[in-house]
Amino acid sequence: MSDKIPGVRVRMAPSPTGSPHVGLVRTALFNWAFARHHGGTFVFRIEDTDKERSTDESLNAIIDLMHWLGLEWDEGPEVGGPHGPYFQSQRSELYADALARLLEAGHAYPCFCTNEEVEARRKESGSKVMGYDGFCRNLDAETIATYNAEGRASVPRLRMPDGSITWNDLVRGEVTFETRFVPDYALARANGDPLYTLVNPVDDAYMEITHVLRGEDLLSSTPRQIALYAALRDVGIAKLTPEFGHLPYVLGEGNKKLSKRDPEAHALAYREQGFVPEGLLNYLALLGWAIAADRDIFSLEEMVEAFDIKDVNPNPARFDLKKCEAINAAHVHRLSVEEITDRALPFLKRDGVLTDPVSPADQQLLELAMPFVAERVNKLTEVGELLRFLFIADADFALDAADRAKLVDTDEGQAVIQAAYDALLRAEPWSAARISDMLQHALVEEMGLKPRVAFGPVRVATTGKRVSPPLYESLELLGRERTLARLQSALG
RNA sequence: GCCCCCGUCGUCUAGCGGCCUAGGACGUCGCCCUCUCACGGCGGUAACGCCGGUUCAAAUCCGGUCGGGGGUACCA
Repeated sequence: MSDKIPGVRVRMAPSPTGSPHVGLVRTALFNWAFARHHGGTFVFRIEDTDKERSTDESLNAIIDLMHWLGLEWDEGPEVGGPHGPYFQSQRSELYADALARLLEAGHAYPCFCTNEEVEARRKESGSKVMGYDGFCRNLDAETIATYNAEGRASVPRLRMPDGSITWNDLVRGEVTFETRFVPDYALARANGDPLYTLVNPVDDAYMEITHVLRGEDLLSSTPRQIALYAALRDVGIAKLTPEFGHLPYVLGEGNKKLSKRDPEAHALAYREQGFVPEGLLNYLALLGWAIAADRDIFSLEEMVEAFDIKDVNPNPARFDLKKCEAINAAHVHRLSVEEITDRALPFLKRDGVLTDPVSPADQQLLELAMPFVAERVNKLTEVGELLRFLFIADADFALDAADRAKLVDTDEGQAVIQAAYDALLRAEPWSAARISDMLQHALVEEMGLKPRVAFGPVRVATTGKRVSPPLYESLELLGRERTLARLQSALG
């Protein structure tokens, strides 16, 4: 296939404010997959111009997240690169220089209007177009000098061209804006601080970004950026105007964007909850993209191979936690038992199921037990829930209150447990097969109970819950002593 | 208000003029498997917003309409 575009350079440029959002992950994933598919470069840049809201904590969370996901970048924090620095806070001179050149060439001009003046003129004229009206567009040099001498504040505005601006959006096709609906906009604050409108394209220009894939919320600012690019090229800062592709929103409940208030929005929370990166990424890829008509489980490598930005669906997508969990489960089940064990270990320690470091005996027990739980967990955190009974100290072992009341503290439950105790006392050797024989004989054949009725009380008495790994194997691993002790203590 | 984007099952999607009495997945319902829970298997449920037009033929193309979203900042 020769669908490869040479020299692709894409980027993701998050602001380190707050906890990273799944929308950010989806955008990063699509950019990353696009770069990898075409053998291009994935740039990671930090937009920390907002000093008030940017935090190191957020920055570290984003970097940590990217590493966890395995979306490695070719240029950016930690790895550097030829177009650094990769933090906007360290690129101020570049913005000041760009601004000076734009002003010098007449692509931008100082505007002395206040919001109130603009608004008053708009009302008076009855214009339907909101925003700036271009009042200061053609001030002569003398007037500007006079205003400056008077100490009047001004902001630099980009002079929008006449006519219309059209681009071929990579996900939406041709989009056109009449520039009379796109006012001349501010490039910096009156105090000189550059604004996003300037900084983002300037960085993309210097970093020679060829394709900008970003959220559809930036769609309407694209004509302004394309106009800026033309100016930037004229003053020798930009070599090219990138192509744009606007990715659909990730929605939460209702029809609103998934907001920081929604618990599903926090990307790092998925790691805490035991999701695997393969699963989260696969699910997020499905929000707007499909690898094939009848398939939705795939690896990152397969996505890279198949990904084409033109196949991205422009519709907004609703985040569905249930499906996300199902996709994640499919990926967990693709892993080997050893792999699941390794990945579950940190959670077992975190949740107090295992000590840190793990004793050799516990390690061995864990390895013996994992085959019975690997296929029944959907998230890594569920391993601990299923295996806690094996590792818990005798003193801490307790039965689930509801399960106990229903299955153990009943006449039938007591009778079953007594019979199980008597039978297992004579189980020799202590193996799952032998345990099975003894319990079947004593409870099903002798007592005439249905299997599900017979084993429920035993399960609760020995594992503490109604839900556990397979009973015979669980008891074998638990050992004769502990099994009998637990049955004993469930009696009376 | 004005500008722009979007519109297929509850949800995510496949579909790019005939293969569609619209396919898959999640969910949901029923059944099977079964020592619990999962897994797995089988089956059911459910959608082209609406109206025109183009065409022998439209979910697919065009127009309109309705609905949803975004923008309209010295936020990003």
